[in-house]
Amino acid sequence: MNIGETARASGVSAKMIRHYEHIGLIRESNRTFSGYRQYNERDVHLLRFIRRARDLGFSLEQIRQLLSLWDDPGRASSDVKHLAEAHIADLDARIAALSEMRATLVALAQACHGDHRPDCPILQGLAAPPDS
Amino acid sequence: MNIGETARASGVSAKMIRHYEHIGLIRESNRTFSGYRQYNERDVHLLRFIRRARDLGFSLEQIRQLLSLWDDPGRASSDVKHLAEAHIADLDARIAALSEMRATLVALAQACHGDHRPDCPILQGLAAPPDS
DNA sequence: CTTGACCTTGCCATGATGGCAAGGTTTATG
DNA sequence: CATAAACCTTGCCATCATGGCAAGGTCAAG
Repeated sequence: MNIGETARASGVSAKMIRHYEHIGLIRESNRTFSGYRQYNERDVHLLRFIRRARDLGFSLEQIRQLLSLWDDPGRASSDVKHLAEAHIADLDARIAALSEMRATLVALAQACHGDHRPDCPILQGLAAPPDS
Repeated sequence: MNIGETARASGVSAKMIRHYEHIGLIRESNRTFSGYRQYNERDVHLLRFIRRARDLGFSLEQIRQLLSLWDDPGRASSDVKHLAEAHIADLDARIAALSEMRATLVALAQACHGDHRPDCPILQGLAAPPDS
């Protein structure tokens, strides 16, 4: 299987497959005589794993750890759970930060009448120190 | 006022002040004879504006637009409100995406007993197509 | 006059991804 | 067979906002 078909089958772009190989996230693939990368179903499976972990917001470095646990038959599930929980905490922090921005911005936008007049509490709010 | 003091007063790093000048977000400052950048209170005020807008998650390009509205005495407040509401929608989308990741991950983590056993639903969930 | 704190420019790095270019290969079609 | 289309290769540049480092100039205090 060439890289294009592998990309379509796994949902990971050909560009990214090469990149993951380059940074050592996946092994170097076999090549045809003319240098084309060759993949099989196992590779597609692995790339799908990576793809899903990315979709859940794991970084490539975290995925590197997940993969080593995936490969390790003697892993403890607590190791995986720790990684997952740390990532949940990270997501929580990011959600909280965005929610706070949102709340501030909504408050400013509500105070703004939003018509043709130049007077605008949003700009004033940005110009003055936040009260909170 | 030199750039270091300006940075402390505005909360924008000296590095970033230079960068904002470089990309044309702020005007080139006056220089002393020996080439040191000089700033005044108005500059600090402007940089604080930028800083607060960054804290609310606006991109530098969005801030560029906000600044041109800030500078324009004849602006319509609706213009500002549109920018703000577009950004709120953007924040909403990001919060929703992160929340979805979080929910999926929490479900997987709850199913994981998290002990010494190698059996782990988190890795299985990543390896298999998501049911939803 | 030396030392330390400050300033200058410029290049490199981050993280994950896309784009483009120049060139080689394979496959299908006329 | 010749050619075109679709594929592959490597490599460099760009994103976005920010930090770091290096080599060198400046200034103020001791």
